[in-house]
Amino acid sequence: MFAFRLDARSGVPTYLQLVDQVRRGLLLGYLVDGDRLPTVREVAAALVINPNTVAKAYRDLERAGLAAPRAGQGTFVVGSVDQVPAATYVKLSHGLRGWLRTAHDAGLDHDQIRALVTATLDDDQAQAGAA
Amino acid sequence: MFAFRLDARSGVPTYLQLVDQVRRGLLLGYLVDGDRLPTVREVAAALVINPNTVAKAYRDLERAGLAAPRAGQGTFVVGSVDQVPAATYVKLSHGLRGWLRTAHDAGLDHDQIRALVTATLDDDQAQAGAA
DNA sequence: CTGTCTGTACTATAGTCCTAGTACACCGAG
DNA sequence: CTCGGTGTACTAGGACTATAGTACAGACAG
Repeated sequence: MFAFRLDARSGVPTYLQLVDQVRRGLLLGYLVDGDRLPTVREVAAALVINPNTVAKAYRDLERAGLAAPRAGQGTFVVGSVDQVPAATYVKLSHGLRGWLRTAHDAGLDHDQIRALVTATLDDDQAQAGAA
Repeated sequence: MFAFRLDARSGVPTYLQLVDQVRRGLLLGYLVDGDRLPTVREVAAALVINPNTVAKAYRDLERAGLAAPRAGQGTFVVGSVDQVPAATYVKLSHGLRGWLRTAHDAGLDHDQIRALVTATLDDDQAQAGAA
């Protein structure tokens, strides 16, 4: 079962965090076409948020063509996104985890690691955009 | 001169993006004690946002003890954060850039890379928290 | 059909974010 | 002192986010 997670510190609206997690699950292959998402009421109960907030996220996903509701049954994934090949994913994930272990061993905490990663990704994207 | 960057798509409030970037600069050594931040009006003009938004960010930084205003002169960094040693930083940054190149070569775009990195970091943090 | 589950729609309220515009206090240079 | 630059304070309004509560339509099992 797909499970959502929230980060209250991030400042990102709750409904957007839900949308992003589904989108991420699709990109990485955690979610595939036909998978059922947890119901609005389940998510609301699990995360202690208002059902309307979950409904808004699901509505956004529907509008984006990533999910389709079936009355009485739930909301289902309609996977039509470029997925990362499993082999590539496993290889890259392994490499990244190795780097992460190195960073931990070097004494960096989660905040410092996130800062370093964010800065590097931003630079990378900025260079690509400027090119 | 320290320069700010905004990502309108992220959903993160503007003033928080500014605060995070200064905090990140401190953690990584881009900013050190005594450095002058761009003035409220400079940032507002460069990013085309309201000066009040920049002022709110600087006020937050002051409250956090990371910056101190000097009337008529500007806002200055008061670096009292655990910094990553330069050698460690360079080594880790180099490793991460190498991984990033591998990911690009594998055909992943920026969104897919971000999704993979975010998922990996979240898992890492969740495991640490559960331990 | 009945009951229960599903997503959806609606109103109303509170809080936050961002903007606009104006005004003030402090500092340094001339 | 005067001037220009700095951060700061204040009011007002619009947009967005999230909440509470209620109600409705569709699908399925009994």
